[in-house]
Amino acid sequence: MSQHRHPGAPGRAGAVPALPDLPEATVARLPEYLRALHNLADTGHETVSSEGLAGAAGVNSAKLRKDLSHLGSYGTRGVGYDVSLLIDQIEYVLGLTQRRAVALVGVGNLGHALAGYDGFASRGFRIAALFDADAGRVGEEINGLIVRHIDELARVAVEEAIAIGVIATPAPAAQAVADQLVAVGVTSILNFAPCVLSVPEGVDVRKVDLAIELQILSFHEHRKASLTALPATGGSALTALPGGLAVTEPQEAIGT
Amino acid sequence: MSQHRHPGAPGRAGAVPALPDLPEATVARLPEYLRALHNLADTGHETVSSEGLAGAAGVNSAKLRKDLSHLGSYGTRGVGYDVSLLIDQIEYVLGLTQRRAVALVGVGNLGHALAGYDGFASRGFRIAALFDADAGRVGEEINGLIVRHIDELARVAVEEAIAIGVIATPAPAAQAVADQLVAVGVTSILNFAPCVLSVPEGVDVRKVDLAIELQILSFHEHRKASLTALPATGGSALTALPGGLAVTEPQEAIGT
DNA sequence: TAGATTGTTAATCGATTAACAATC
DNA sequence: TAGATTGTTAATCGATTAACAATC
Repeated sequence: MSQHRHPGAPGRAGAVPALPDLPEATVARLPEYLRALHNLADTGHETVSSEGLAGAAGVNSAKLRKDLSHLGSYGTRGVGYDVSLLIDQIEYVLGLTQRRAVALVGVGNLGHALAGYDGFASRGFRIAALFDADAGRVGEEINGLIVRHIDELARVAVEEAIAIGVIATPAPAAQAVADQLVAVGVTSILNFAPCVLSVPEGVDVRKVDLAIELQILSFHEHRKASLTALPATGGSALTALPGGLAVTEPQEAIGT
Repeated sequence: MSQHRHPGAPGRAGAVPALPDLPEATVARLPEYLRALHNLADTGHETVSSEGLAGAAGVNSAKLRKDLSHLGSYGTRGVGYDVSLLIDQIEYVLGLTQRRAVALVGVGNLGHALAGYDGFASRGFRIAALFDADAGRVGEEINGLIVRHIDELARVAVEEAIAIGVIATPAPAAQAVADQLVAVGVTSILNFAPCVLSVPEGVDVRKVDLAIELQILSFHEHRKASLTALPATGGSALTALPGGLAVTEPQEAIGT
C-alpha cells in the first residue's frame, strides 16, 4: 500500500467506513499487540521496532509486520512504529473506541468471578448487567451491580444497549440463554458453558472451556512422558529426541 | 490403516508406547468430541455416525473423520463408531487415564472461582493445592483445600505429584510464578494472567485471556456495524451483503 | 446383495516464514 | 551517504473440505 492511505482509519469523514478485511488469525493477535503497546507506552517508549514489539507480544517479527500490514500500517522504515499511533489504530479496528456494554448471565461460581474481573473494565468493556434464573440469587449485589432475573433481559438489554452477552451458566441452561440473547438482538456471545451453541447467521460465538485447556495440556504431558520412557533411554531424553514437541521460547508454543 | 492396528492403543504390552503424531488442530478438538461422546453415552447411545458426532461437536463430518483417522480409528464402515470404545481411545490419547494433579497459584477473584470449578474434577483433573503470595490469604480454606504460601511450592509439588500449574495471579507476578513452577519440574502451564510468559524448551504454555476474547468479539461487532451502515442501505443489510462474516450454524464460527 | 458409512485421497485454502527491495 | 527497518513477495507448511473407493 503506497503512502498512508488505508481503509477505515480514524478521522473518517461522514459515513462509517468499511473495515479492512482481516485474516481471523490476525484479528486474534491484535489484542495481544495492543496489550504490549500499552505496556510500552506506560514505560515511556514512543517508538518500537517490529522486532521489539514482536518480542513483547511473543510472536516473530515477520508475523507481526505481516499482521500490521493488513491495517494499512503506520510504520516508518528505518525507525519503527509510533507507539501511540499504533495503539489508536488497533483500538479503532477492534472497535474499542466505544466502551461496549456486556451482559453476564449466570452468577454462580465462575460468573461471580467474571463479574468482578478488573480486566474487562480496563480493556474497553463495561459490565452493565448481571442475570440469573435462580430467584434465590436475584437481588444480590456483586461489585456494585444488582443481579436481575433473566426475564428482565429484554428490557435491560435495550436500556443498557448491551452489545455482548457472556454465558456462565451450567451447560444445560446455555442454549436457552443464547436463544434469549439472540432474541433481544445480541449478536456477539462469549460462552463459558461446556457445550455447543447453535445460533443464527450473523451471530458470533466464541467459546472458552477451561477443562479443554487442561485436556490439551494433558495430551502434551502424556506425549512427553511417552518420549522420555522410550526403551533403553531412561532419563531426560527430551531435548535429545528428534521431533520432540519441545517448545521454543516465548509462549505461543502450542497453537494459542 | 488396515485393520485395527494402531500406535499407542490401550492394552499396550510392556513399555510405554509412542503416541501417534497428532496435528495440533486435531488435539484441540479431541476434548470436544469427548464431551459429545459422554453426552451420547449418558443418553443411551451405543453407536454414532460421523455425521451424528460431528453435529454434536459442532464441526463438519469430514473434519471429524479426518481427525479420528489420526488415532488409528475405531469406526465400522456402514455402521459408525462404538461410543464407549471411542471414549476410551480419546481418553487414552489425551492422557486422561490418570487423574492429573493441578496446582493453582493465585486465589484472588478469578483463582477463587477456578478453585471451586466443578468442570475440572468431572473431566479428569484434581485440584491438589492452592497457593498465594499474600500472607493474608494463606490459611484460608476454599472448597476443602487450605491456601498455602507460594514458598511451599517445591515441597508440595513433589508430595502431590503436581503435573499442571495454573497461574491466576496479576500479570506482574506471573513470570516469577512460572519460573517457580518450572523450577519444581512442572512442564505444563495454563496462564490466565494477561502477559506473555517465557519458559524453557519442553514446557508447554497455554493462555486464556478473557479480555482478549471480548476484544475479538468487539472487532466483529464493529465490522457488522460498518457493513449495515453502508451508504444508502440502512437497516439489516447483513444477510444480503456479499462476503458478510455471517456465521454458519453450530458455533466454531470465528476460529475457536 | 443393497444400503450405509468409514477412511483416504487430492484439491483448495489460509497462515507462516524467510528473504529482500523499498525507503526513511 | 550508510545503516536501519519496514512492507511485500514468494515459498512453504498445515488445515480444511468434498468426493469416493473400500468395506461392513
